[in-house]
Amino acid sequence: MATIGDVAKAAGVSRSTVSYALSGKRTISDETRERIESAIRELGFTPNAGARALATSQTRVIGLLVQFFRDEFSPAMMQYVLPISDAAREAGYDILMVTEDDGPHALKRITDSDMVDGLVLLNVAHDDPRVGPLRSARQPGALVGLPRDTDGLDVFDLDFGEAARMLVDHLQGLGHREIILVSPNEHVITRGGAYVWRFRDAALERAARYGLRIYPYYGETQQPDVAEQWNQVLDARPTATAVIVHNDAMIAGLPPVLNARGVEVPRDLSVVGIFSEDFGRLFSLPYTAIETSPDKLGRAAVQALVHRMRDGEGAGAPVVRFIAPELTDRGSTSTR
Amino acid sequence: MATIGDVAKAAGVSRSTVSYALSGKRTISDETRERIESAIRELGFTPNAGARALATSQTRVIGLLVQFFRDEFSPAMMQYVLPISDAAREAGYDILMVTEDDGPHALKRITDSDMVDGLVLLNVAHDDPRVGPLRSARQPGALVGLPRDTDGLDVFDLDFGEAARMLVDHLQGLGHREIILVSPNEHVITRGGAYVWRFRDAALERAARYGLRIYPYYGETQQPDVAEQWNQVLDARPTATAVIVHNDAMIAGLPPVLNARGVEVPRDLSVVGIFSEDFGRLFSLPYTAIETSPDKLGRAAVQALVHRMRDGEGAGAPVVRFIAPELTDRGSTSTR
DNA sequence: TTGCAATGTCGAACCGGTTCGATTACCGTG
DNA sequence: CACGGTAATCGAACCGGTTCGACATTGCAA
Repeated sequence: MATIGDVAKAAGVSRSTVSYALSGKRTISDETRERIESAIRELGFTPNAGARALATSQTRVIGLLVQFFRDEFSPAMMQYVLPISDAAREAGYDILMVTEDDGPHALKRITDSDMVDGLVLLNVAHDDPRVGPLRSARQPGALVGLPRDTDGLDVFDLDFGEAARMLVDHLQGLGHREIILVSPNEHVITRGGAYVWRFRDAALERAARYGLRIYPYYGETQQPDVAEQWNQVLDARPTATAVIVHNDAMIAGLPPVLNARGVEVPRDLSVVGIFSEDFGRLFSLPYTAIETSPDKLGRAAVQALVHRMRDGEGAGAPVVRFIAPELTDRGSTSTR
Repeated sequence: MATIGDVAKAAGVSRSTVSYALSGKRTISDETRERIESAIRELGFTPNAGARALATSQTRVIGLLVQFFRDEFSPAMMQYVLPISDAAREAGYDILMVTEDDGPHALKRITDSDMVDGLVLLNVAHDDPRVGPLRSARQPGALVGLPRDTDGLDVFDLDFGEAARMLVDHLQGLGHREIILVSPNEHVITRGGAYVWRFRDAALERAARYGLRIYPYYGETQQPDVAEQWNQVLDARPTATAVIVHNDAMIAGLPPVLNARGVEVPRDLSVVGIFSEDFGRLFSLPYTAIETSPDKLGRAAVQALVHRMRDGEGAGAPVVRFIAPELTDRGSTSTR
């Protein structure tokens, strides 16, 4: 491969002149610049990333730490990964994707060796072990998901509390008095997925305030358990007139169950959920729902990170941003 | 961050001695090694990746080129990405994941700048525009998916022809004479997904040899089109006694359709498919099927690539490996 | 006519590792 | 006691970029 020295020789100038022609940090005469450019074209020169990183202390790479848990639908993570990758590329960064089980260790490895200029942490748990190492890393980071202590961190998450209140309000306004609430699997809460109880607690509290009766459950994550659980729950709560579903597997598995039981939505039962638009389209879910907007979250995290990588300490105070839930009415609720 | 020079100073030795203590390429006295190691621990030294890459011309990073097409279920790609990432890490490599639309351009960018030691191309099409740039790259690559010209490349794919023959043979052996065949969406074939016609042609040819009647269709990729198409197809072919489904969306959407029509499997209809084990478990598909084994393919590609990166030209002749289809009998077929 | 600033280019140092050849000390051997 | 061999370490060069300070040339104003 051609080096900057080869280009310099071919153009009859010094290495530094080629560098300045490339970066534009000093003025170069038009004639010299043209000689350099044609030499670059002829030799097919592309700067060596390692050498550049060494000289500038910048890699133009973002580390993406993905974390998978048992009983989560792992392909769904792609909904976050793709927008993040796209947004990073638009800002001139590549993505080093790390899926190691030992997240803190992986984080330390890539930051200590200066492989990346910054980090995005996905699926952040309440007591996420990656947050400590992130704080002591040289590189800035942005989180998707809410940790217990957000001090000094840029954090992005959906406002799950507000989402729950919106759904309860919606059903209350229609006159529903008994509601079934299905949360993610219990495994998710034990490993510290705070969004589970942020949503659940807010729903329970709001329902209590209205004097509504609400029946909370933790849902299954796989067929055929999903269908079986739905039948059990619906049998156990024959007087409930609405369900709120915060669980991808449970809501994807709902239509055939209702179909088999002869339950018509919204005539016999009002159904609301919380899931991403893409997910809903894939499974053709005809339910009124809050969008989880993984694309917005991913892009926001990258933007904040890029800002912070560019401006360093001058990038201003850290931001904890809860993106506002949006309700899409697909007509799956009715008055009672 | 501490450099190797800081460590050397703290341990009272030269930089090269520290380097040799780290790599073990020359003998170092126990006493000196211990001084160096404790200096490393105290200073928290980790070698700088850029400097090391510059000195050794090795990045210990694998580029993963992911390609998404309209009308493919993109999260499904995660089934390939995860095993590849895991296998790479086990071999000591990190993954630079590139999802750029312009694949050839991205490939050229990361290879010319020496950001990676090797490449894995996912979802390779018959006339994949990335294969040319890959051939002229310095770094070796491994493909998942079969291109027209495999010369000089390590290629891994499922043996779709054999898979189709196994399924036709299976149905023929049970006495079926009229079979519906559902392929992936037509968009996939137009952009050059060779596995579509490799499977389809083999099935048609095998059926013709047995004198079976086979009705081929290209399937939809989203609800509610999927359900609608199933109803149309089943209405149009009332005498068919079996279906072969090579389309994730269509087979995931099949159970509710059959349920609604009162069709019982395998009493009224024999069903076979081709999909990954994970996919089948997620949707609880009770169908006899060929495994597409994305994990095996991904890991095989990484293994071959690692071998070639280590041994360079001495790694032997390129390999085109079709992994053997395995049929899992879930009891969704019966004699006719 | 001299002085000064702006323009364009060069050489050298530096980023943080690895590796080659040379050097020193010490050992056993003839 | 000189000699060769081995173990342990050092210094310098190198990988391929970037950047700082210096320098030569030119144009313009005083």
